[in-house]
Amino acid sequence: MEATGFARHDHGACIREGVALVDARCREEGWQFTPVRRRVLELLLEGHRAMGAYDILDRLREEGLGSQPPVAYRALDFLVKHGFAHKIERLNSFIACAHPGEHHAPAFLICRSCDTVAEAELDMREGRLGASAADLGFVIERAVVEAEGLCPNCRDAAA
Amino acid sequence: MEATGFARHDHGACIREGVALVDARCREEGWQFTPVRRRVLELLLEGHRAMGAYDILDRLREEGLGSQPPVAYRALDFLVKHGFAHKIERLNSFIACAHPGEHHAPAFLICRSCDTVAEAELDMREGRLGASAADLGFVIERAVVEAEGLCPNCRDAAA
DNA sequence: TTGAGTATGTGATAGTATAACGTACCGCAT
DNA sequence: ATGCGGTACGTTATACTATCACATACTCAA
Ligand SMILES: [Zn+2]
Ligand SMILES: [Zn+2]
Ligand SMILES: [Zn+2]
Ligand SMILES: [Zn+2]
Repeated sequence: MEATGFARHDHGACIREGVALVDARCREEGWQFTPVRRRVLELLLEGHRAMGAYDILDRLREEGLGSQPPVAYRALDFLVKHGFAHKIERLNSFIACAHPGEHHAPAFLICRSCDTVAEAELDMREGRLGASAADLGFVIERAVVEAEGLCPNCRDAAA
Repeated sequence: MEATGFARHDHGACIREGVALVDARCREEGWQFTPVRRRVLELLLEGHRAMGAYDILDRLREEGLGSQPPVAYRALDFLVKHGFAHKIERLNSFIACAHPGEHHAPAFLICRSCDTVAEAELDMREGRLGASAADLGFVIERAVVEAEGLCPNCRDAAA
């Protein structure tokens, strides 16, 4: 798995590549990657952490890109709908996807100390949840999987 | 795993036993199982589905047990804190625990058609999430696991 | 009885999300 | 060029979720 969230890396490239990838994918699919949507994605990519809709809205407002909640929520809905961002239910907030465009079932590791969020890949057929669902005849279509704890950096710092 | 949520069962007993179990546990531990707390637990036990805090508050208000949000939230906090109820983050709502008192890591299966919620047991060490966390050195302390899909009853009804 | 700790009552407010309606723009068929 | 449908944005208002702050009341034990 990619450790992008916790490991040291070239974060400038991280942002540029993220935006470029989404830009390309929107072009392919004929989706409009508008200034508001682009800017919201950039804001989400700024840190590997989740941002609330109103944090984003504040930034948009400062930059003259829209000042009312629906502006932020619509851009976020667009990004989430097409798999360019995810909502972290536990935090009522949003984060840029680490593998934009690819069809995937994301899971998240949320550090309670530094708020960094890492995205992991999920396989819903495996593990006890998949077994329970299979036993019961429950058909899983989507899953929210959000683990909270201490990231390696914060754990080392504590020790 | 218990299929309590989806399978036919004696639901009257389900409620009585749930309340009795919590009552006993509170006695043991010296926690106050007050009328509001008892009533909120009963309301949660009424259906194997999640209820919003304001749904609960409406019922409490009708019954003269409190009419302001903090009354409901405080009772819910008590129940959640002691493991007698769980919050379903995806739905911003609450559900009675299926194994009250026992220390456990719950996972949920939420039917998108009938809104029934079943509680499953989780083992955080297993599966790809546990593997990812282990690889990264991330220490999982708690996890929100909420699968959405179709329960066996609704799937059969659809077919 | 008195006091510390806990639980409730109540009004106000913070934080999250959507409804509803109008306007602007774009690509396209007439 | 004109009109049209589709999509995105602007704006107001409102709904839904959750907490703060402070007063009051209860419980239990010293
Ligand atoms: Zn993703
Ligand atoms: Zn950390
Ligand atoms: Zn039952
Ligand atoms: Zn169902």
